[in-house]
Amino acid sequence: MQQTFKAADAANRLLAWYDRHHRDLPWRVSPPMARDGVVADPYHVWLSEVMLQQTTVQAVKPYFHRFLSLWPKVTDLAAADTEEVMKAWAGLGYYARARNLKKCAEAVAGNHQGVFPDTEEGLKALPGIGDYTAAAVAAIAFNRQSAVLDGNVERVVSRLHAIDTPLPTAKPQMRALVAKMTPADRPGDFAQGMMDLGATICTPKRPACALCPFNDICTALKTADPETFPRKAARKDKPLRVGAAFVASCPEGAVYLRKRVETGLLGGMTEVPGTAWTARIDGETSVEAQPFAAGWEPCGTITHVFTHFELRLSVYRANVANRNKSGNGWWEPLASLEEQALPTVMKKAIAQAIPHAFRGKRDRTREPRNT
DNA sequence: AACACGGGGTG
DNA sequence: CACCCAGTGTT
Repeated sequence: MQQTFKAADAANRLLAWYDRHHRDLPWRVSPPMARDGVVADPYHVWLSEVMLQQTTVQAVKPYFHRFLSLWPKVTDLAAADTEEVMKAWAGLGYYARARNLKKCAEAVAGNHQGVFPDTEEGLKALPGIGDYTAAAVAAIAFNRQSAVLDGNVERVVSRLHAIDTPLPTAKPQMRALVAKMTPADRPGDFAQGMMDLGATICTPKRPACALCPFNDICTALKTADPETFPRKAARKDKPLRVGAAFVASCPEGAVYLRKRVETGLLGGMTEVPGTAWTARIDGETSVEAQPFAAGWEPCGTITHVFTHFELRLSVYRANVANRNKSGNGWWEPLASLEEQALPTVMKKAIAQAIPHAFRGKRDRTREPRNT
């Protein structure tokens, strides 16, 4: 495909748009300061970028503040108890990110004197930092002219150039186009501007092309339907898995919990006892899997959708007079349930058995997604 | 290159 | 409610 505009002009136009329409986010330095060469704290940038992997700004904000309040410096996070980090991450998903976050903090504290590497290459060598995050931190925190390519930017450039090659094959081509556009001056603001544009204007559905700074040079808008970009390979359908979960409570108002193995799905997180999650229920699996003998009674099912399968859990509940000591679990008071490292599916199971277990839901305010 | 890995947004 | 979104690590 051929270039129909000057990359440098496009960069200037994008920066001008960002100056007027950028969002104020807790981990950002505002454009006026950025123009004076001020850069954000690398620890803040890194923490926010890891949290923002596959996750919306709205979901990240409270977690970001909580982490900084608990661990103000990367060395604090390095010294933290991993279990406390998992608790603070609970609900954010993709829990390997939290394990790698901790490992990365330890590496920075232990091997780099508590100072983040200031190059893309140095950053990418750290746990949990891949192509995107290395480029983003290098550009935003260190003013490096790195080509930052996330899902938002992929959408913007694929439309700008009407790239017909599907993802992920087209990724190197897209990265080259972004590299060509990225300015030496304010590369971090350019990256954040491109991501903001993708998040607020060049959206997956019904993009607001009339408001876009590129609407006169966008090939997709001129020659095709922007909404059909980026092209991507057809995704496979999700299989259904089923299982059972056992929620035991006692008169003192506590629930029996245990810890999942460190690796794999929901690794290292807390759970209520249950069966394995299989394609279908075989025979008396549910009865055999009860963590201890009790008057288990069915109390409905819950459904939870993971990345690559859908889970239907039959929930059983029982009230036990004397706390069972068998197994490696523990009895957690209802009052402190919220502070546990409970993934959402486990909160659903507990809420199904004990409707009042979690009070006070998060408030939902509207805000554009992702940076 | 394909898969494993959560949770939340949109229409 | 059905569908869409999307970085890193592993294999």
